[in-house]
Amino acid sequence: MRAEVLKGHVDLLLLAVLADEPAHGYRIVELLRERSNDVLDLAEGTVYPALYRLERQGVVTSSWSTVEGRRRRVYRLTRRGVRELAERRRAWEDFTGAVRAVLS
Amino acid sequence: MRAEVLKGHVDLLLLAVLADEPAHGYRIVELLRERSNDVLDLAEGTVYPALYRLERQGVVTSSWSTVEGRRRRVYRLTRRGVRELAERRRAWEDFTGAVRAVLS
DNA sequence: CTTGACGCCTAGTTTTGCTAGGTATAGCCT
DNA sequence: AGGCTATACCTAGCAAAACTAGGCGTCAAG
Repeated sequence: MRAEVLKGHVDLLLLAVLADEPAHGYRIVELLRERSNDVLDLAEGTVYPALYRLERQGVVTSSWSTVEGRRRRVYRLTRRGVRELAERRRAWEDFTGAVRAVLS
Repeated sequence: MRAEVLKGHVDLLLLAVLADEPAHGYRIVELLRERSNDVLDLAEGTVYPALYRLERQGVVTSSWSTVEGRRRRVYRLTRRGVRELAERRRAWEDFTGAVRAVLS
């Protein structure tokens, strides 16, 4: 998977995962890998900064927890995050629809 | 259309257009707008540098022509370009399939 | 006690699309 | 004649974002 094809779509993926369940960064990477059959294998250096962006934008919030001696920062969607996800889903449909029209 | 969602996909679009007919840069922008119902409206500053990239990579070639007093640089796919397009189509399918799996 | 999995963080690099200008020709309107 | 729009190309500099390549610390298994 070339790196650039992901650009502009990582936020959508993170929001979609968090819509189903709150999760910490490392877990989000796992979930994306699982759900995509190993196609989406995001670097941690991609995910953590992206989560900060999303938190700064107010679409997710985070809280620390400790499980078996390991610190986790768990993220969950805010109400604005739910709206944002819906909007990004629409944008995704528009985009892929347009590309499909060109490719066909 | 947010700018970043296009990143990594412009080459696919250009190759797809050129697969149907050789075209010059300005015309490619028009064709993308038409085929996508105005969703894809690429800046010239996006398209021209992208075409140079593609030519440098050997997937398109260009030749000058003059029509009604105006210079045009017409691009067409090379054999390698045809292969590259096929590969990028596959990559596109993989990518959108993976995202769909996450979104569903 | 070393290795690997878990878990987080970040400075710097690279790629790439866009902005905002520039140049030039042709045709139409006033 | 002058100005405006469409056609057509070019490019320096900017900005966004994903990745590289490291770092830190905990825990369980060998």
